Amino acid sequence: MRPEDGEAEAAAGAGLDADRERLARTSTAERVADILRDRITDGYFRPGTQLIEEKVTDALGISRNTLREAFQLLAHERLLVRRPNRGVFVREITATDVVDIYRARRLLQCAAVRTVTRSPVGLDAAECAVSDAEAAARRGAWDQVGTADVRFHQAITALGGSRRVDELMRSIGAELRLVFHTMTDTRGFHEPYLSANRRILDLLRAGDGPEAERLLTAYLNDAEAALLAHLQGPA
Amino acid sequence: MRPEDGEAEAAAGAGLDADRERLARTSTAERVADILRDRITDGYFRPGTQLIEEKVTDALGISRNTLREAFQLLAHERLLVRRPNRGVFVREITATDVVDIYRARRLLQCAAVRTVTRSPVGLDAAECAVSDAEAAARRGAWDQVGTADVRFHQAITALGGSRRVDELMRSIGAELRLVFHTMTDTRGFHEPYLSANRRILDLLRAGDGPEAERLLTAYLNDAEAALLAHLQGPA
DNA sequence: ACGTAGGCATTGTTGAACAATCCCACAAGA
DNA sequence: TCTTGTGGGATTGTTCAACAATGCCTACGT
Repeated sequence: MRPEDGEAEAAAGAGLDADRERLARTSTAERVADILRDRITDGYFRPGTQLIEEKVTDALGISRNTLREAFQLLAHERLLVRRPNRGVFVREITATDVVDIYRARRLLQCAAVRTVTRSPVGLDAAECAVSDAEAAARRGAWDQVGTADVRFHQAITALGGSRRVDELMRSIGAELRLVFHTMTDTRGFHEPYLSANRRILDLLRAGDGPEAERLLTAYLNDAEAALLAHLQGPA
Repeated sequence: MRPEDGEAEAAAGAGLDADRERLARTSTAERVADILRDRITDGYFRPGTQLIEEKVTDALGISRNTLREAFQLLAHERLLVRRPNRGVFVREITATDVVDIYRARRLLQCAAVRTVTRSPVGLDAAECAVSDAEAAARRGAWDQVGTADVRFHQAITALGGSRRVDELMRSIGAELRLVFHTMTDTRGFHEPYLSANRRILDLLRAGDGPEAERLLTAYLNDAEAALLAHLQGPA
């Protein structure tokens, strides 16, 4: 009955479902959100910074209403915080956030690892992320090591095979990058995990889920403790 | 330095952190979203219905911009779908959605169950939900049985202890209620799970995590199959 | 059956306006 | 010195009206 349901399979339009999203044009608010998201995740807007509506609308040449739609989008992604009648600020991650984030990661990532079988599939993205991290480390680009690390763990989570879970993990990854931007010694934080991630990947490829899970848990506990120490210290 | 950090503990304002949210007034857009969310989840707006901006603004006495903010909020919660230049519609859950949802539930809920110890805590909400479901069943209110079932499984997930995961599960629960509204034989669907949920709860209370997980997985597989059969059938 | 053209409804985006709220600095009082 | 009013200025919250852009539908011609 309805054109968008399942009738396409029968005719010549078979297998085009995956191309649907490429066809979707984005609204102005979404494009604005994309720009701001990039600026936040790459550290141009530091956590705590206020984004004043008038300034941004002038700089981007858009109307205030459109910008507010973009703000709301990013607030929903936890990259911005709206304080009513005071404005929007780049999110500042607290210690309780870190605790919750790592609790979520332990649940999500361990559950995902537990689904891998003897003949693991879909490890290409993880492999790519680990290689990128190692390459960035050789260049001394430790912030890029951080983003590659995030990508690696998103790839691990993706083994669970749920888009909804992946989306949550993507949001968590963005929050983590927010913390990274507040750190001074990025090398000291990221360097130990290069080999840890590589080992986890090898174990997964060998189909040794339980041991991979053990290493992953150790990594998560260690990283959580390091982040908490960082957040408690300079406060 | 900053007034909202930790200085309040010292003075007379100790222990007020928990009251912070009671003080937060909600914006108009959020309240509008609350209203629409209720109308959607209680089945007043059926899946597929278009929500026309002018009609809603007139009915609620708000401006178009504010309504569009509310729409965006609900679209982000997956209760509404925006089709560019065509309007917003109440979400219609498809078979692929159901598959993804149950994949996510298997990951989330099993991971949460696995965290319970010999002396389980925080089962009050689950107990309450099961009792409510049983009471609603005795009254023959099968739609309320459905919402209580959703609440039970949210309570299970909450054992994981992560706000972020809970939020995802809440969103999934709203999606499930959307499917329930498309069903005719709600009793036939929900009735078998009354005793299943009760048994899962008992096992959790006894601290028998592994057996609870086995039953939970069986429930999830069964419910998924039933929903898929329902969605494939009338199409 | 196919392509085209026009009309209509609806959404997308903008700009301006005004009210509500908050922050800050300064003054008054204990 | 510390606390408590009291403005003024800046910023956000919300509304309204207008116009452009888009998509759907129907009628028409081939």
